[in-house]
Amino acid sequence: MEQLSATAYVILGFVRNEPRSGYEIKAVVDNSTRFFWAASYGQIYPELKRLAEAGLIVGSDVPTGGRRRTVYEITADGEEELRAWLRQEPETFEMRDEGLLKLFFADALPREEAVAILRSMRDKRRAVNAQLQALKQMKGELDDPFPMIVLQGGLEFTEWFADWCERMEARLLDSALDERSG
Amino acid sequence: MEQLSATAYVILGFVRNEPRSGYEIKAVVDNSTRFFWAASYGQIYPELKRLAEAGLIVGSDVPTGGRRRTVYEITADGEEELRAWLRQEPETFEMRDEGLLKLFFADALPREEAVAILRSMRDKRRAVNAQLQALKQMKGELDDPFPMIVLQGGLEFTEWFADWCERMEARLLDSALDERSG
DNA sequence: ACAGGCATGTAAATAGTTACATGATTCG
DNA sequence: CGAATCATGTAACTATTTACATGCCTGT
Repeated sequence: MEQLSATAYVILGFVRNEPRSGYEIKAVVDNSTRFFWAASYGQIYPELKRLAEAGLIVGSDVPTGGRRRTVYEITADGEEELRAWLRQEPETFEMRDEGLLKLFFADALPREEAVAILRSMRDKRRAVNAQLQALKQMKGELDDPFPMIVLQGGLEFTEWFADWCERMEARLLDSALDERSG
Repeated sequence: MEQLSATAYVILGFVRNEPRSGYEIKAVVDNSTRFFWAASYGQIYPELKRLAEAGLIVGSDVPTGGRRRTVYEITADGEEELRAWLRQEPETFEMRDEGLLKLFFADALPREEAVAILRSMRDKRRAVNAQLQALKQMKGELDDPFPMIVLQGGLEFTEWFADWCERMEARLLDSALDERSG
């Protein structure tokens, strides 16, 4: 069998403790891992089929009323596969930040407009921080501590980033002052 | 004209002050924006053609010896386009961190192996931090302060992240202790 | 002579998003 | 009844990476 995609492991991870439908997987991804690993229906549904064919999950029809619905559970092989993946060194780390890119080239703009980039970045990070706070309220105490550790990391990261934006904004405004007076 | 890709703006940004070849653009991207915005030859060369056709850059043949070479300069239209883009709110912010994803699902592993994920993440962040330090040494004082601000941000971010990994590692080890004694 | 870097480019594969189609159910 | 939500799925598109092909130049 060829290598599984990272999305495959997201699915394995989420069906490990409770059986879930594709729709439910999408919903839970959108409220948790999406901040560092997103997944769309276009990835989830085909991947569910592949994983079922490979015997790593099994689906069963559990309609809600007359609405057809397939929920998937992990198999012993699937658990094995998930653990084997977890034991490998993480490889992918990517960040694509249009704000940082604009800031990088901000010399092409007058200073006040460069500062506006930082302000916009700060506002965005604070908004995400608020989303994460809301998520945190929703979750009760779980016996699995890891999702909360990661969420906490997201909160700290967004705070750090927003603060950094403010500090850099102050620094730019200071140096603008220097230019005028020095 | 259809919307330009973000890669197009990376190119516009880098040819703004000095004329550069596709090869040089790739090199400078790899030593700067790659940490938050990467670009490959497969994107750069076709994009250079498109930008030249659109009149946002102009290429001229400047061979080094018998080695053919085309360097591109920005046009007035190109500068205008770049500035217009810089003035728009940054949209894309994406992070794909396989380490965080693994940590999120780490309950499937014995605690010592979960801790290993954090250690591996920390080591990776420290390694990137060292790369950025090296980059910082290489650059002298520029009159454009923004690349250095962004680089400095990268240094702080990798430090913060590495520290967070250590703190979370300590926390996991503590709670393992609690379970035994409590 | 040969390795490594300079230089341009393309083909194929992979990844991922968006938009759409379909249809049932629930709630106001 | 109509809107929202549950539910599954696909097609088309866009983005991006990887690998390869070509060939010149420089230094050892």
